[in-house]
Amino acid sequence: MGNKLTKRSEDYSKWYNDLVVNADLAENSGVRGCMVIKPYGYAIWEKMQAELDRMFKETGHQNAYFPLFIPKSYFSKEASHVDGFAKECAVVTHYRLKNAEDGSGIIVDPDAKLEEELIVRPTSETIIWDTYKKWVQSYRDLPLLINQWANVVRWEMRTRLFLRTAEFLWQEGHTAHATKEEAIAEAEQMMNVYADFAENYMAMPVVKGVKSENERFAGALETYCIEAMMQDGKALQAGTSHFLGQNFAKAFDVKFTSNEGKQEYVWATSWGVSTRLIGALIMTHSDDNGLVLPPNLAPIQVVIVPIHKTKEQLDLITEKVSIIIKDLKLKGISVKFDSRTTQSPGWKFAEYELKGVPVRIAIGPRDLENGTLEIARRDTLEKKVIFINETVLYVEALLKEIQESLFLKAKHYRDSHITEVSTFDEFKRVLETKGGFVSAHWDGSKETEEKIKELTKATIRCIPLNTDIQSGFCVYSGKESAQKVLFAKAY
RNA sequence: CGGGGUGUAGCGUAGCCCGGUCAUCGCGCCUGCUUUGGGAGCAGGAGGUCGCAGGUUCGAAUCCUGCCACCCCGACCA
Repeated sequence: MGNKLTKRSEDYSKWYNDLVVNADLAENSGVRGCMVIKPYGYAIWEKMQAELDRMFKETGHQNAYFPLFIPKSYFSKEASHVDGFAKECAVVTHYRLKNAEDGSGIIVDPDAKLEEELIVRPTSETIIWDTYKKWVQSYRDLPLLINQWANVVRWEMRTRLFLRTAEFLWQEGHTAHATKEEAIAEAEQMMNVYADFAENYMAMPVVKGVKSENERFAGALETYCIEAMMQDGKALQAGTSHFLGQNFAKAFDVKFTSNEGKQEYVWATSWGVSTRLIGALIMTHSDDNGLVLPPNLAPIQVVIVPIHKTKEQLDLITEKVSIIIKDLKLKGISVKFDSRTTQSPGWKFAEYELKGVPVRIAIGPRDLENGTLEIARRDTLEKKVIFINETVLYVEALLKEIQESLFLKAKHYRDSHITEVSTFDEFKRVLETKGGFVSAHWDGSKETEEKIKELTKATIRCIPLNTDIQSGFCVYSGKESAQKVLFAKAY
């Protein structure tokens, strides 16, 4: 058949694109660097949104919405921020079209030029801080803990489906605090929320850490991040949480009166994850047979495929199965009964494997006689025949086991791709032959970081937190180093 | 934005060098019969502005120019 997948390890992105297209997740829309997220792909995003949103609310945040368009003048108020984004902004210059006088079609009406151009948000710090200025007067108004679900546009020179698209969906949290300590605690908390989500829902192990100054968000004093390792040995930044200090408060003049009656600038954080996580999910677990989705995020957790020759058989199966479906749903398990007669059972088996449905149940005449059914798990492709009355308990346990097993498999892969090196030759060799994270001492200087990047294309993914900190000597310069950091080639 | 490549039916493709019954093949789609426990078989059928716009020519998928999009490499990338 034409759509059997083949993994091409040298050309991972080709494999990935095939997979996404075949798996009904996305297709090229004909617009530069944009994506169409197909219903099944969007369903995964909705599951992600639901869990993240719950976690944000449990940590005291509220949702709000701010404008898509940002006046150019707002954007330029924070110097390093504008430096970081200026090169990738879409700009609105006009507000009207008209018919060309020579009848050649629709043109931009030159009379409708905007006095001040509008930037299509690449991120919303500026417009949000301009708003916060009006909302904050007293320490009693703080903290301000707000999240927004939105789309943003970054006109990247080079795009890549899901990982770096011109427009993408994300959430961005923007908080304001009375003290530095509270803001730092918030930024750290959100990094932990992201790590929790990545590991417990996406079954994707991540390294928590901070970015080097070079890799830091434009306008941040500290960038906390979670870094994941894809199956091809490349690192992927899965989420970031920034401690912004008072940079934006000063740029937008957001001051409050403290309980001592003094005027002070607020302390800020921002944090975000995007549809890039869908890409991360695919690239972490998928195999040659298609997607593999962790049960906690799978839009369909269980699919039931009837096997029958006659209408009578199907009716019998449907009757048996309806009880199972009801019981599974009572347990909060999402289940699809695919009783279409337009496709053969074999076709359905292959289809749901491609879609990554964690558990498949097949039930046919043979099972009706024996009071059994067949259960197959997507991650290992193992099949087992069980008695019908065991189904609900078995499936419930199996979903948990698959979730856990996917995480452990990914973690084993990730851990086996963290290599400690002490010489630069070793550093280069590991990157070339094995890939993955390279853990090495770094002298902390921008010059060394840039030189290593130039020589190896590897960047500092993060300075890991919560590790045994041991001093040593920089793998490149030989100078003293406070601790090892993680290098990798990244998406 | 630089270098390389690609664009032909819903998808994947042949043809392009050397212009002329060349619009090819597979999957998918539709109809009928037989099938249905791992992507069914046979027979018949529908579907194409050959990326777009110009140009050369008696004649262009094919040659030339410009543009657009996508892929890879680089620069860039909170």
